[in-house]
Amino acid sequence: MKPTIRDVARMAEVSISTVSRVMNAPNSVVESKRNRVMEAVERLRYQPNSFARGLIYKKSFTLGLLIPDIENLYFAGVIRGMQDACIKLGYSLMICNTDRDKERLLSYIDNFHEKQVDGIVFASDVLYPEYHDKLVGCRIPFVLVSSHSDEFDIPSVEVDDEEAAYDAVKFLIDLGHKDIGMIGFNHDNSVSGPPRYEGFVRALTESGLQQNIMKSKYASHRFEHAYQAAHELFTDYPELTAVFCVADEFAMGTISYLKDRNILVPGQVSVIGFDNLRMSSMFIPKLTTIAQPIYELGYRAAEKLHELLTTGEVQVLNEKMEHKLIVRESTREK
Amino acid sequence: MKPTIRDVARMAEVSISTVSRVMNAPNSVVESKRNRVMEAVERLRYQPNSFARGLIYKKSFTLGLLIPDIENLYFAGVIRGMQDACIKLGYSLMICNTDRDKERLLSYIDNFHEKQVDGIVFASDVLYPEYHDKLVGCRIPFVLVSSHSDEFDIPSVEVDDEEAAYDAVKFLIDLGHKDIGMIGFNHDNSVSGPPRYEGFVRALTESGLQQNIMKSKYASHRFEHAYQAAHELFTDYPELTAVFCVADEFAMGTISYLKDRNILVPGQVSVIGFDNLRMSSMFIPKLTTIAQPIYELGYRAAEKLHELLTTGEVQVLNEKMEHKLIVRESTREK
DNA sequence: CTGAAAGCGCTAACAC
DNA sequence: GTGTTAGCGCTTTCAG
Repeated sequence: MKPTIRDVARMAEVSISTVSRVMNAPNSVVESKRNRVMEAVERLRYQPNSFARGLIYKKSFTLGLLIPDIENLYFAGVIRGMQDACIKLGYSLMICNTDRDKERLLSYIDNFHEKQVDGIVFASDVLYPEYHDKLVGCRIPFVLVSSHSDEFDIPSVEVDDEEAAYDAVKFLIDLGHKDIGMIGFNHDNSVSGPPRYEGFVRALTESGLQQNIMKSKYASHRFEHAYQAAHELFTDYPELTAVFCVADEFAMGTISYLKDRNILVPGQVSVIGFDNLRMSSMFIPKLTTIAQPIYELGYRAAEKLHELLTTGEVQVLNEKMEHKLIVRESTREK
Repeated sequence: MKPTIRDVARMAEVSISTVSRVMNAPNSVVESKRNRVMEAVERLRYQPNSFARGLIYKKSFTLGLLIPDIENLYFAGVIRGMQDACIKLGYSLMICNTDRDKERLLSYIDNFHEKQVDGIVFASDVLYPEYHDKLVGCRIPFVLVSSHSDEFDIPSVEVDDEEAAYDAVKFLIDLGHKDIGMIGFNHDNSVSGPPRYEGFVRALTESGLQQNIMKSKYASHRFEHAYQAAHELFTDYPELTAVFCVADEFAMGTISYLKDRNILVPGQVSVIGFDNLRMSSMFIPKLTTIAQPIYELGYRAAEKLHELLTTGEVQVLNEKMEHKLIVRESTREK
């Protein structure tokens, strides 16, 4: 049996309120008693029961995080950032991996509701009205990270996808490439799919390279799909000398395909990625990519949620963080 | 304000006990009342408060997972397995990433204690007496995954590291290699370091290749360290034609180093890894490796913990799961 | 089959 | 400063 406040009180020969006081406002208790209590706490290894506390405070000091795919390195970074922020702010963190499964996501929300999490960070996924309504119905405050909502006014933190994609493609163009393809996210299940495509289009158009706009194929989040998409892309457009991949994992899939076809990267084809995962500098060749401040995104999302929780609102609704081009070995001048 | 059982009772015009009954034993309530209650529950989106429940049941139906490094793909698999098992068994999961920091780990245990997790899965790390004592002091049952303890009798699930390492090295020998090196884990902060080294030694000795035993360098968990260790290894032993890496991430670091030195893999040097991460089949060249049943390890650990929690003991204390050699492209006959 | 009431461990008035 | 006590929301006897 775990010791309760009563056991501590008995051992220290004080009332339970005194024990409660030394746990919460030590200075309001005279030193002699305080010491006795603290000693009893030590000896019994007493830890206040958070159920009892939760009942009173009506807060769990726990945040929930919903991520689509824990096997994607991107989210490991978001988790680290968020976890560090949680430590700083005094929250525990509950991470749930939805595997991009609607039912699972919905049931995790129920779970969060039951466990009384104070707020939720919803990562990277499209906020379908169904999700939104459920969250609102449960009265759980939430923010979006690496995502945003056009339909609803939900606080969010992300990079400027359009601008970042533009920068990537512009870099390829400045390298002298004229035949540029793209491996993008399917637009129907991805928030960043459309803006990154827009960035691709804008860079091309601005340089009079519109003929490339159609040279894009789509994949859904994973390496294998990107490999397949690369196959389609190079079958249709063998003239390509550069490709913009909207995720580092796509860049790896593309390079892997090219390798199997004996096409050299960056010798014959330049490939640029997006995200700057930890793996990206380990890959061969090391990936040129658009770095997202992944850790910071997670950190900031937790702070923003905290802001929402404590003040009831956020200073800036939709926040953009800086991206940065990282030039490594997968791209070369044409 | 979230609705309470009282609100539901009022709306359904029954007592709170009746509401409690339809939530927990619906059949003990006549249909008419039951329907009224269920309707009220729907309309109010009532969700029982788990604090109040926890106070009564003295259980949180939550498990804790302690992992050393969430940016290591290995743990993503463990998490997935464990999370699926948790869903099946009716637990929520609380994941904490220690970043291999002692203080942090200890404070997470306090956190788990306070949050009243029912049990903990401790992943991959060495169970220092300090950790053991704290866990025991908190009276939180726990099991080890991808780890074991020689000092204490703690339930564990892992692969047979010695045997698996032996298989890896034997494979290299059977390929005709006579000059074989190793990049291992530092023995002082790794559980699987020693047994994998033992496997290396046994395979070598058995084939009369003892002269290789000294040809080993150590790294601590990450790519960059393995890159450095590979540098040391090949500086000291340039004659090597094969290297056994005790982690896929080490194999990647080694290959990356070799690539920078313009040494071909597998053309001039064969490299075998260990783990079979998702990335390993994406790497160039695709990694030959010893596959661990990562997902199953996580799944099984949760089941084992559940067994410990419900029956007070486990059928088999230290459980070994099957590993498997996966031959891909990073190895070749000598 | 159903309601009243006790109590889980804790905090926060409220007296002293 | 410190103790007493009334709940927080729920489950579970115990009567009826």
